[in-house]
Amino acid sequence: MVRALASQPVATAIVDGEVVAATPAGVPSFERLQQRMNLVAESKVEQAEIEYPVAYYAFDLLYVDGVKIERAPLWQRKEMLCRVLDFGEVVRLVEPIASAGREIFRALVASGLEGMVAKRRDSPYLPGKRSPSWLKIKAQQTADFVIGGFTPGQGRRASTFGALLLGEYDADGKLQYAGRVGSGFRDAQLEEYRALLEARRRKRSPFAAPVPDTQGETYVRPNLVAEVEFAERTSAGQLRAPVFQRLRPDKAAHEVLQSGAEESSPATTPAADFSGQAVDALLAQLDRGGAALTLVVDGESLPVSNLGKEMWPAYEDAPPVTKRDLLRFLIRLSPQILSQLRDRPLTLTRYPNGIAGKMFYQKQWDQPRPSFVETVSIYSEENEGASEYLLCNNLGTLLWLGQIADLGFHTALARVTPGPDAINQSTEFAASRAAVIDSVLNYPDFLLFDLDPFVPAEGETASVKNTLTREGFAKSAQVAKWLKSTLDSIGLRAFVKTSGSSGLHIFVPIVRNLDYVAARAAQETVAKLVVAAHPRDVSMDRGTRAGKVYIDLNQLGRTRSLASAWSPRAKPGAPVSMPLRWEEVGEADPLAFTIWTAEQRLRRSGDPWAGILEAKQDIRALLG
DNA sequence: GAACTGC
DNA sequence: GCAGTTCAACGCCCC
DNA sequence: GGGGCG
Ligand SMILES: [Mn+2]
Ligand SMILES: [Mn+2]
Repeated sequence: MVRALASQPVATAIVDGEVVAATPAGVPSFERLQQRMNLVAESKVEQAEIEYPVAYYAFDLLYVDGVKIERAPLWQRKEMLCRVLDFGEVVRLVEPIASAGREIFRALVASGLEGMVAKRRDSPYLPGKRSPSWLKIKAQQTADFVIGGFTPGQGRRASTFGALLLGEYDADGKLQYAGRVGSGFRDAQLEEYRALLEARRRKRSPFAAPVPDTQGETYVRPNLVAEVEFAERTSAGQLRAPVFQRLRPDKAAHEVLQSGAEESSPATTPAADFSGQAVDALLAQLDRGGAALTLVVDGESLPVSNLGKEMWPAYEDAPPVTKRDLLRFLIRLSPQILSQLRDRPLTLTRYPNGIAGKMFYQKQWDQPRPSFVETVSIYSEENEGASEYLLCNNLGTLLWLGQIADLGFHTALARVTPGPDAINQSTEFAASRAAVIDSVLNYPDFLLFDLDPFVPAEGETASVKNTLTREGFAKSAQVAKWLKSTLDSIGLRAFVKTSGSSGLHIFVPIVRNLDYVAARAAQETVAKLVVAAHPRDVSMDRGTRAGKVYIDLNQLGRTRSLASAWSPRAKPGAPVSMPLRWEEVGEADPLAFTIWTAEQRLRRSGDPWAGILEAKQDIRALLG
């Protein structure tokens, strides 16, 4: 190899590349390379050269004959690299592949390769730096393993366990050690599994050979099966980057045989978004320290930065919410949030410097974006043409929104997709204003009653404001109940959530056969009944609202948007717009629903808004 | 927060 | 290279 | 009708 490089037709050049050793099957292996690099004696190297043929794969050129070119765009550096070096058996060129990234990735995973590096065509060379322009995309694997024991935990986990010792049965029916897994467990799981392990505890190791690199381990009867995700198996029988997914009570231990690993899909599937496994794996990634890191979400890379930045300052008893805290919240609540955002054009409320800093709204996104972020092309009056609007249809996008400091998720009340309740409208939005008017985007899924109590004066202390908020909320709750009984009396089912401060949002899911104008007229009819019954407490007119609750019908419009259920709000204390059961209206404290408490609330009370889109009602029939 | 624009 | 700019779209109020 | 505010 040294000979091949020395005979190049160039005086001086700095080339970046990798020495690669092919296995007999032709699949490059990082491990074989390391073996080869550990050989130092010259004779051994020569012998190895024959046994393990190696090649130098050049992929970048930084310097050639006195000229630094590291700032030139990648495609130019590649072009020069081609011209500068002679390529042959030993020195090879890493050929760029300009398109079809997903197809290539699938093919490479299928052939057992580790992953690939995606680079922007126009990116400069950044030595040793993580860059959003260069993304390492890994193939993830999952497999089932028999649990043969556990290691003691440290610190907070001293009372449970550190890692599970994993094994697989070989052809002789012997349990062979296959590595360990210590991350991906929720606190509750640690306790639960420790109890399961305790019940199976035994003196003798179930493994055929001693377990390497452990001390103080406890062995168990090998009849529990765990599903584990990992990046790679090393030949020493370890797993690289293993993350626990779940127990497999449905699988018998004797079914766990060696070399049964299955590839997971790199694509974003709804199943992956909504599985607890994806959630646990991501939380484990985020728990690695540092102000910046690259998350792997469903096989795609997402760089995140400024993880320690306070997006919400400390408020009353609650600690500040950092960007890392926000991302954790988004991961944990992702099934709820995503179900509310799906297929609805977004309005971002962005606070790059936290809620105290300058904010801006953003709807159109004509900039570069991660490949998993979906957009839809919609005609915009302002632009006199189509622009790209963002959709949040997967976990990666949700976390990306967190990264770009979108602290409140506002959506349209109409979706971009048709359905059994909207079969005649088009899904063509780009051509003209008229096209949008004729499309599903002009047909909302809900009537929306936005109840805004009159809350006097700004500039008070936090505790005075909280009192005023609670008083305002009590009035909203009263009006909400009156509104509900009115809706009940005409046979309409409604859903209610807190707005995130003192107001309430009441949604009535409807069949999409009324456009925004007709829907607004329908809810005006209902609202007038409530105002007529309680004129001293309710108003539909901003001017005469002092001391009353204002029913704001303006929020239902084609170009309007509203904070979604389960969305955080960019207000002090990091409140969350929380779905309520009707029995809770009047009792609930809206300030108690925050980024810190939302998950516990979900686990305890469930999601009162789950299935809201399956509760649609045909009010056109009702209106006659 | 990130891309683009203009000096 | 670095500073500055941009990032919705309403109703409402006031001039 | 336009500018500023939220
Ligand atoms: Mn409101
Ligand atoms: Mn309002």
